[in-house]
Amino acid sequence: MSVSQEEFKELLKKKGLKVTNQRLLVLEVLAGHRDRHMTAEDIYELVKEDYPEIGLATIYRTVQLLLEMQLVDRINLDDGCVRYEIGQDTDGDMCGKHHHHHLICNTCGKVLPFKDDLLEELERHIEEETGFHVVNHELKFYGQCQECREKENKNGKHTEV
Amino acid sequence: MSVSQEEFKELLKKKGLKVTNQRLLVLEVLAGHRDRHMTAEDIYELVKEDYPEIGLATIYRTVQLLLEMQLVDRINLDDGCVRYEIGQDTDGDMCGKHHHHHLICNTCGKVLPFKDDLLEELERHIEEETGFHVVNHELKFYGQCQECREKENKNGKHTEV
DNA sequence: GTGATTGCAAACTTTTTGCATCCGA
DNA sequence: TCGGATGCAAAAAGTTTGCAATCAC
Repeated sequence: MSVSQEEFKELLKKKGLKVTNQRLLVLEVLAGHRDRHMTAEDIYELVKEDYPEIGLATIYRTVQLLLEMQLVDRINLDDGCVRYEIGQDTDGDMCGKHHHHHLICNTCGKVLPFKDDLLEELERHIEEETGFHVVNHELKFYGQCQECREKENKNGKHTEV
Repeated sequence: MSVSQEEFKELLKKKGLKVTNQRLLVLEVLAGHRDRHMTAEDIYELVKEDYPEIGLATIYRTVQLLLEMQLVDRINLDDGCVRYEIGQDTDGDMCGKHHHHHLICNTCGKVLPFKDDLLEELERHIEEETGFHVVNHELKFYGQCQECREKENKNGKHTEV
């Protein structure tokens, strides 16, 4: 469940920041759509349902705040806008790392999540070899999803690449 | 050496596209700076030295073309603009895959390349498990480079995270 | 009450597009 | 010659910023 609303309020107070309706709603919307990768505009539209007077700038400012507090992750699917998703493992002592990659279909644009911890080995390897201390990573795979492959095969098109 | 200018000309002709000075120069600039990750603006400034009348739109159009021809890779360092680099392994039969990741220092912003083929195993695993056929990947590690870690240690600041 | 937060509009940045002109084949 | 390519300027799209009004504490 990552962060509860109560924990979020505590975190804000601890930082000397104010607990506002807008902030609670943005977190709530993100928590309520953890399966989706939401753009600022997406969040804006959803928060507006409960709080029509909110401004888009507030969404940007709040999301920035949530990023700094390590409560959300930021992903860029190269479709022109940055997306946010609530941390999958914000509880525990995992230092904000997310072990969850994205499979992006070149054909239909669908984004599938994929869980894997293999990268930890690679991170150790990097630290040994280069002295670079890895805190986080972002891994995207581009290709073609099963559905699109089947559709193409059905249409007689030979699978290329 | 990825693609030679002659090979590029051939590829253009094969696609029914025209060989223009602008296209040659953009490729030349990218080939001459394979150590850097260049933005469209970077390329623009450099091409202008040889060809002052070029327009920024042409850079964008050419880079798009080079991407489609799989001659350059595109990376997004989340600093507001997309960057391009000439393929490291465009020769051979590697289908455009690049086995070259980026280590991005959160402290100084430096970007270090890191070569590794470990991901092939993971790609096989994904295909088996999800049916998603991986064609390409982009992997970024965020953290702190050796230099910045040393600097912080020297200043007595304890390394956190 | 006071300073942080917000909403609005304007500004900014990067990238794309329309169109007349130009140029390679 | 002719259609693709270019340069320019305008448009588009996403995000940030300045500022007065508002709200949490």
